[in-house]
Amino acid sequence: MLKDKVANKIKEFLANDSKFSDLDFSKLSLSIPRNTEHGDYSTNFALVSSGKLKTRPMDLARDILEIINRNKDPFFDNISVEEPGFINFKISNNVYQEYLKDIVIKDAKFGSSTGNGKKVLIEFVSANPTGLLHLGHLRNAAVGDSIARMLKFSGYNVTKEYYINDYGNQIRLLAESLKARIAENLGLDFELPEGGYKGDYLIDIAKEIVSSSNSNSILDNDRSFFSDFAIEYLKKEIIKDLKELDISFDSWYSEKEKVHDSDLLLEVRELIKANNGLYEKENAEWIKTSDFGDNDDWVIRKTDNTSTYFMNDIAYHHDKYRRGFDLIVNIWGADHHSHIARLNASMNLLSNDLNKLKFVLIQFVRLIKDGKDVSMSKRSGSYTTIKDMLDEFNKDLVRFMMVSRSSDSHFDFDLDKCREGSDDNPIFYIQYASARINSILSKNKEGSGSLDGIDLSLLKEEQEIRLIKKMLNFSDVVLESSNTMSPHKIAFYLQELAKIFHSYYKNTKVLVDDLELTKARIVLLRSLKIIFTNGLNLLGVSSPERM
RNA sequence: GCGCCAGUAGCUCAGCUGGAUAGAGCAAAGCACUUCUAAUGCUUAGGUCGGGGGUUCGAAUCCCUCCUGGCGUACCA
Repeated sequence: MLKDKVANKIKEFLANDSKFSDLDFSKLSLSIPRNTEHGDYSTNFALVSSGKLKTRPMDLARDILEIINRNKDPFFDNISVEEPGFINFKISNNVYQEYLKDIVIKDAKFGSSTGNGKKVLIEFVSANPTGLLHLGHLRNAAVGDSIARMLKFSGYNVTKEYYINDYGNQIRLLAESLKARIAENLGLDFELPEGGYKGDYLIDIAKEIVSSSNSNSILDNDRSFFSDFAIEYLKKEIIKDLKELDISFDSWYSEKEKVHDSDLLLEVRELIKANNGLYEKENAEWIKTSDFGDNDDWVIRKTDNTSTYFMNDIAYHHDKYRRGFDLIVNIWGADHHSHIARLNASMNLLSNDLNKLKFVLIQFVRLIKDGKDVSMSKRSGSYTTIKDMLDEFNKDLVRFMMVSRSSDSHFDFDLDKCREGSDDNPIFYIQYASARINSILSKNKEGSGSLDGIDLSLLKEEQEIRLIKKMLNFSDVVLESSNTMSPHKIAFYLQELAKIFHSYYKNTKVLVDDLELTKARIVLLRSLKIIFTNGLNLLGVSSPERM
C-alpha cells in the first residue's frame, strides 16, 4: 500500500542516522490531511517524539526534513514542515500514475488482503423461528453480511452462522398458537394461548397444514408436530427473505439439535463445575461469573430442572470455541448488550481466550413514514416485515441505507426521502457514477485490453490525480472498515469518490480526438469501475451497467 | 438505582487510538443542459461540537460531573 511505502521510506532514511536512534518508530503514523495544502500525507511524528529528545517539535521536524531531503528521492514531490511541527509530504504525480496500473491488474482483488487464513465465525440475524423477519432484523442482517464480506475480502476464512432458537417456551407457544389457528380454520372454537403469537402468518400456516392433510384428526397430533411444521415453514420464509437481500448462511445451527439433543449441555456444565464455577442456591444452579469479570452470578439451571437461556448460550459459545475458530463475531441487537458482560465472564471461566470473542451491537432503526414513526407496534402485533419493505424498495437501496450509518448510532430511516428519484438518495448517486462509467466504456474499446504502451503520465489534470489518490486509498478504507467492523466507512468513501467522479465527468471529456489521451483516461475509468464494483459488493449492493 | 448507546449546521449523520481554519448529504438562495446518461455540476449561506469543570503545546475526541433521549436491568427466550 502507498501509505506503508511512504512510512517505510521515512523510517529507512532516519534509521541510517545515529542522531535518531533513540526514536520510537512505532509512533510514526501517517494520516491524510483534510486540507490539501498540507500535502498528501502528514505525520505528527516530531510532535510526538520531541519530548524524548528534549528538543522543540519544530527543530526536530526540520532535522527530520533535512535528512529526508538529503536522499533526494524522486518519490516525493515536496516535503515541508509546518507549525507546530507537522511534516507534510506531497507524492510525485508519476508515482500515482504508476500505482494506477495496480488497480487494473488486481481488478476484483484490488483492496483485498490474502494470507491471513484465520478462521472466523460470524453469527448474525438469528431471529427466532416464531415469526417473519422484520425491520428489527434488517439492520442486523445488512451489517452482519457486510462485515462477513469485508472479513472475507481481508483474507479471513469466514463461516456465516444462523443460530436457530428452536427450543423452549416460545416454541411451545408457537405450537399452541398454530394449533389454535388450525382449529379456527376448521371452524371450531379456538383461543390463542396467553402470550401466544398473533401474527397473520400463523393463519397462513394453518391453512397450508389443513389443506395438506385434509383430516379433522390433525388436532390430535402432539405438540412437536405443530412446532416442527411451523418452524420448517418459517425457516423457509426467512431463507427466502434473506435471499432477496442477497444474504446466505453457511451454517444453520439448531439449538434443539446441537445443544439439547446432544451431550453439549452436560459437558459444559461439567466443565463449569471443574473450574469451580458452579454452586447451588435456592434449589437452582448458579454460575460464579462474579469471579470472572461480571458483577453478578446467574442461574443456569432452574428449580424445575431445565436449563436457562443463558446456560444454553454458554454452551453454544463454548462450542464455537471448540470448533476451532480464531475469531468469533456476534452481531447482536443493542437490547442484548447486558448479555455481553456475563457471556464474557463465562467464557473466561471456561478458559476461553476473550480476545477471540467480539461483539457488534446494532442500535435500533426508526422507520419514518409520512413523518411518523412506524418502526414497530408490538401491542397490536403489527410490524413492518422485510417482505413489506422489499415490496416497495429495491434491495440495493435498503441494504445501503442500513449500512450507511455507524452501527452504534440510532438512526431514522425516512422512507419518503428515499424513494426513487428523490435527491436524498446516496445509493443512486453512487450507482449513477458507475453507470456513467459503463456508458463510456461501452462506447470505446481503446485501452480496454493490455496496459502496454499506454502513457499514463498524460493523466495530469488535477481531478485525475485526485481520483487516483482517492482510489489508492481504497485499500486503507477496507482495512480500517474491516478491523473496526464498520461498513459505513465504505459507504461514505464511495460517496466521496462518486462526488469527485461526477465533477470530473462534467469538466473533462474522456473520449477526445487525442487517441493516446483517450486511452489513458479509459484506464482511469476502468480503475474507477473496479473500485465501485468492489466497494459496493462489500456492502451487498450491485453496480448496474446502466440506469 | 445501576449498565450500554447516543446528544455535532434547520433535518439525517460522518469525524472520536487528541492534531493544523469542525465535514458530507438533504433542505434554503442563486447559476449551468446544441456536450461521453442533468438520477449531474458550480456558487452562497448555515455551528457556544448538550452544559460545566479538568488533563496539555493542542480536546468534538481523554477524565470527572450534571442534563436530555433510546435501550436494557428475569429461575423468558
